[in-house]
Amino acid sequence: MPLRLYNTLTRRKEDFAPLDAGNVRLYACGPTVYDHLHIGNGRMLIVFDMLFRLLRHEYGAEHVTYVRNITDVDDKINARAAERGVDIRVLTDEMTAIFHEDVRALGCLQPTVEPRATDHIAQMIAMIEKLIANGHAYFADGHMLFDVPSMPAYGKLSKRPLDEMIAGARVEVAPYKRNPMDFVLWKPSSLDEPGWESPWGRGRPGWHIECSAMSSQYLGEVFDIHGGGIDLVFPHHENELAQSCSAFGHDVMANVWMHNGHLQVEGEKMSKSLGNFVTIHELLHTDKFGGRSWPGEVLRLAMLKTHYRQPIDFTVKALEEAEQTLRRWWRYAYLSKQSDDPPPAFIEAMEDDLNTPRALSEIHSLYSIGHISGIPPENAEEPRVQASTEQSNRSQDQLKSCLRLLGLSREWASNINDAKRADIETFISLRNEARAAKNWAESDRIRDRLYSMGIVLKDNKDGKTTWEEMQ
RNA sequence: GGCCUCGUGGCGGAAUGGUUACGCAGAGGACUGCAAAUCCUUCAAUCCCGGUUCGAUUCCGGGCGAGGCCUCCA
Repeated sequence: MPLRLYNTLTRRKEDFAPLDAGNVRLYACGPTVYDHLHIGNGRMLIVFDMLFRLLRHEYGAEHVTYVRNITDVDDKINARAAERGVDIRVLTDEMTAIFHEDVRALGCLQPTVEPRATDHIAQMIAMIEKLIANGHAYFADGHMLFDVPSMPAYGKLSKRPLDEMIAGARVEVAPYKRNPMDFVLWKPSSLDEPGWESPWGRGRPGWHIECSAMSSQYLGEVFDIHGGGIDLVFPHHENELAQSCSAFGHDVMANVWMHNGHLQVEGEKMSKSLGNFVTIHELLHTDKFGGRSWPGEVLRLAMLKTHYRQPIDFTVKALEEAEQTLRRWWRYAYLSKQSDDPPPAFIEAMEDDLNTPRALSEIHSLYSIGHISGIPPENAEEPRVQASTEQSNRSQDQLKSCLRLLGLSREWASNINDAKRADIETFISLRNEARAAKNWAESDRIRDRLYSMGIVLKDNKDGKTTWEEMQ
C-alpha cells in the first residue's frame, strides 16, 4: 500500500511520491518562543513527529529530512522582553530550553535541523532582494511589502479569490499599502527595538519571510511536504507560497500541504480570556489540569486517539482513559522478548493519511490475542480465541514495535529503590501473616498504608501477593 | 457577509452502496476474606427531509446544528 496523504492544496487524499526517495523533505512551522507552549502547540508537534516517524519507516531513517524552525524574532517576543526588561535573546533562550524539555517529554524525535530565525537574517534579506528584482515587492514608508496583485495565483492554497478578499477586507489597512492584502517583508525598527542592518535601513523581518528563507536553505526551492496548524493556511502559508514561488520562479513551493485540526479544552475554545489556557509544562509538572500531573506519553496517546485533521476536545477524562490503556499495553509489551515488525493492518492504517485511531484499534486487537493464552478462565462461557503461546508471544513483540513506531515506547520511570523495595516486601509478609490469622482489620490497615505510599497490592490466585507502583 | 471542515451508540472513534469495528463507561459473571488487577459474556448509534438505486449510514440536493479561517494565533 502506498502512503496516502491529504493535501490541503487539492483538498483530497493523494498517493505520496517524494521528489527524491533518497531524501524526503518535510518542513513544519515551529513555535514562536515568547511563552510556554500550550497543548495545542503540542498537538502540532506530535502530529508532525508522527509523520516524520512514518516517513522514516517508509523510506529509511537516513532518507528523511525534517526541518522545524524556531521563530525567535517577533513583536510578541519584543513586547514580552520589554515587559521583563531583558534582551530578547534572554527570553528566547529561556523559552527555547523549556520548549525542548516539553517536546522531548511528548516523545518527539529531534528534527534533522532546527533553525533559528535570527541566524538566517542574511538569507531573508537575500530573498527579499530577489522579490524586488522580480517585481514582487515595493518600498513604502520604511516598509518593504509584498505586492500581492503581482502574483495572480495568490489564494490558491486557502481557496480565496483575490478580488473577494480585497473587497471583504475588514481590518484597518495601513495607509502605505498599495493593496489591502499586501503584507510586510521587512519593517523598520526604532532604536529600542531589535533590528538588523539591511539595504532598507535597520529593521526586522516579517513573519512569513522567515519560513520561506529557512525552508529553501535546508530543503531547496521545492520540497515534499509543508505542515502546520490549520490556522496557518491563511495568511501564513499562503504568503510563504507567494514569496517562495515569486522569488524562485516555480509554480510550487511544496507538493503536499498538511494541516492539523485545532484543539478545544473541555468543550471550549482555548483562550487566555476564558482562563482555560493549558501549557504543556503545566500538564507535565503541575496539578493544574485534573488535579495531577500527566506523563508525556499519556498526552501523546490522548492526541493520537483522534485523527490529526479532526478537531479534538482535550479533556481530563480522555487523559485518564489514555493512561489506563497505556498501562495495559506497556505491561504486556514488557513481556516481549524479541523484536518483530508491526502487523500489516497497523501499517496500512498509518499509511492511510495517518489514521492513528484505526492503527490504535489494531493494537487493541494484538492485546486481546495475546493475553487470552495466559490464564484461560475456567468458568468462561465460551472463550473467544484460544491463542497459542507462539501467537501470544508474537503479538507481544508486534505490540511493542507498534508502540515504538508511535513514539509511545518509554517505560514508566520507577521511584522505588532497593531499600523501599525491601520495606514493601516486609509489609506484605506481615499482612499475609495477618491474613492467615483472619485478622482482616490488620491486613487491610497494612494494605491501606501501602496504598498511601503509592503501592497497590494484588492477591493472586496462587496465594502470592504482588505489588505495583501507582502513577 | 465570503471561504472551508464536520455531524456514527452514554462518551471517544473507525469503516462501508447490502451482514455496522474498536476502546471507555454501564450491566451480568469468574476470581477475592473484602478489594484491586485480570478475564468471560452483554446492552447500545449512523442529525432531519428529499433524490439516485433492487438496496444508503455511505453518493447527490436542501435544511438544521457544530467548529475553523477571513485580525496575532498550532
